[in-house]
Amino acid sequence: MPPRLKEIAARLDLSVTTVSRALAGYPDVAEKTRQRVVQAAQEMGYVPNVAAQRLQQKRANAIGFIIPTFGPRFSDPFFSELIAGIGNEAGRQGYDLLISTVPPGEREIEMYRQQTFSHRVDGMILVRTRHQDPRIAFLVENNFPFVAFGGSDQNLDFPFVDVDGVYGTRLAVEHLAHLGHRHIAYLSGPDNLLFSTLRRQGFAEAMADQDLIVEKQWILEGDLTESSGHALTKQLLNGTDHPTAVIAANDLMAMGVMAAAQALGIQIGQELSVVGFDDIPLAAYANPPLTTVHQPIYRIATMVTSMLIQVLNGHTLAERKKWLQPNLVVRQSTGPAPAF
Amino acid sequence: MPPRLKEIAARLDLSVTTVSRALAGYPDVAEKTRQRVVQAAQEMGYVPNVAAQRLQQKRANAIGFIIPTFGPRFSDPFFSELIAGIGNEAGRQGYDLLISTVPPGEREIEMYRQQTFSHRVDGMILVRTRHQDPRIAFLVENNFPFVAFGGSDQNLDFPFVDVDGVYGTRLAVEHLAHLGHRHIAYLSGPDNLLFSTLRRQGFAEAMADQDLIVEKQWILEGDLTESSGHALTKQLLNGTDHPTAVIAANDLMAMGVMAAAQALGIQIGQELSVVGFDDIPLAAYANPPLTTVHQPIYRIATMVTSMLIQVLNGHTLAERKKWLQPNLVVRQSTGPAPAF
DNA sequence: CTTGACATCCGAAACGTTTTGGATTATAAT
DNA sequence: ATTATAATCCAAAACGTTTCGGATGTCAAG
Repeated sequence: MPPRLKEIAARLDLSVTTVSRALAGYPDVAEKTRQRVVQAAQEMGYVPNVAAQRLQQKRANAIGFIIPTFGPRFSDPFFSELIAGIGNEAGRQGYDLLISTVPPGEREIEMYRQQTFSHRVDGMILVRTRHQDPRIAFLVENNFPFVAFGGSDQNLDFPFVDVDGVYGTRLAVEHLAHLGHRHIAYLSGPDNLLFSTLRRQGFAEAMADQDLIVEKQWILEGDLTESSGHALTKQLLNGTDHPTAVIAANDLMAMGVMAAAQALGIQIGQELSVVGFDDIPLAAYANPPLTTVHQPIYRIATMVTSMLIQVLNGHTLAERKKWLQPNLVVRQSTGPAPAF
Repeated sequence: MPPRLKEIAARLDLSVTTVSRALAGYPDVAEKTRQRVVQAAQEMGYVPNVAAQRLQQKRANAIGFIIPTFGPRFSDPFFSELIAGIGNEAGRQGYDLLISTVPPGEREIEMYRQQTFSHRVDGMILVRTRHQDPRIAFLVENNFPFVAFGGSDQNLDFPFVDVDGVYGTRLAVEHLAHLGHRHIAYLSGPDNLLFSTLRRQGFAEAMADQDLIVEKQWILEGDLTESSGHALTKQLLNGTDHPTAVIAANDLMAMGVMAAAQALGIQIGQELSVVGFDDIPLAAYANPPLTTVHQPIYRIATMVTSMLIQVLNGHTLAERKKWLQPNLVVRQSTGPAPAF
């Protein structure tokens, strides 16, 4: 229905070549004809066929983002923020964003093969990097452009942005220690995620520095969902010996912790202090508002995207590895340790 | 880097035509050669170039979803659920999902023109339909396949799924009325959204049926964010005369209501009852857990997507207009009206 | 031996764009 | 008047796939 270059050319009695070059702004077409072409294209409502462009130019002008989803649905605000950031930045720079979801595992690398080898996208964004991440190995091996949110323990060189999770968790521990807490539990994320182990390591280090003892049974592993935080907390508060504070590896689990404790009649901020990690928008509206380690997810998403686009445009990055320092946002979910 | 049909053909001493037809499963290629081709393609890691396929077949095998975002970031879990549902269903049926964001307004229709006329996508998903929605007008006019989440007040025939917002809000009012509430405030969404006015209409009707008076100054319009719910609530609780219950047009605003009231020391569920709409995953983990009208966003997203794909495959839909009945999930944010 | 019917394969065109390597014309320099 | 130079245009090839309309060979029936 919309016209093709051929139609415009016919109408103006020009060749397809000239119309194409006129629209692309080449200097070898007369200014007067260029204006005629632009005007006609405008009037006729010309929109280029991207399939043809892509075939010819061998680039898709699109970036891919494969969400590593566990279970069919993901409702983690972490991902919304990411998609918003990536989508806005990509759109601003004229790139399409192609979204897919695939659970980690067998079919995952096949999905990456599809997206990359089919020339659907020119580059990819990777998030939630894992230990010995097969996705990173694949992309580096095939020399496919990508930028990650999260570093790697592989000895591979690739661009990424990451937040210092060791330091962030240390802030949480120090905050609680200053409030007099000595019995602190830690709800970790899945062990295969790189940031999980870093944050847990930060916890261990900071506890040692504060001369606090970490109790083995107070370190539990969840899956980053509210329900997991909820379930683990019931388990945690089951025995006679309670921690007075809980640090969760992300806000969603922290919300689960608060809900579970409150269901048991425990006052958050007085009887039990809770700290999260992420500072998702809802953290400020939780009850009580959640003390948490802030990382600028939206901004990281735009950073990662614009880095990728720089790479795609053939530029070299000034900084290939960016580490951001998080900061602690103190709200009302933490308070002085209860006296015994 | 990956091989093209030409390479496979050369290796097997066949024509490109035969290789193509073999892989596509045409019956006019011998079973034995078909197997040779499939095997070679497998070994050589063949992945078709989608740009070429799209150009030739005049279809993109992709669907588009343009998020009508207000402000640069959207962190509404409503959209995450939608993206998850659309993405999973599209992926399952072999379709790509192309995501863009554009604020309602001038540039919006231009974006739709781009997506549709450029053959980037074969069909579109529309959400948050508006009064006299220009997007619907554009798509219908250009005869472009789409399915909407939300009906229309235009006299246009197009397929959609919607949730009966009048009925849903009625449930909320009746629930509060049974609890003895007589002074109920309503926080609406933007007036140009179709569901906003329907829900507000449901509120008005139900209030009348219950012989309750709606106070003009207790009907406020927000923008569906927590912060808007927060701000409006401070305004609402400012005067000497308070409502005993608030119904919000969505959960996010309801969360803002609770946070604002609690900051004033008001007990939610006792002194003030709050009802939301959506039943986002966090509603159950709010404090107190939020009473809300449940609509199955994820399932609607998959329904809408599979309807669109049916249309794209040339099938006619059994039901072009599906209305779903929501139900009320009672949690602890509502309770008996306080005595005077 | 001829004919027809199948089974199997393939050349060439087409999709819509960009790019390459001229071709043509006008202009300026000699 | 001739030649070099610049300005402007365009035909054809190419990107990788699918499809159309045969071409070729085989085999059974007549």
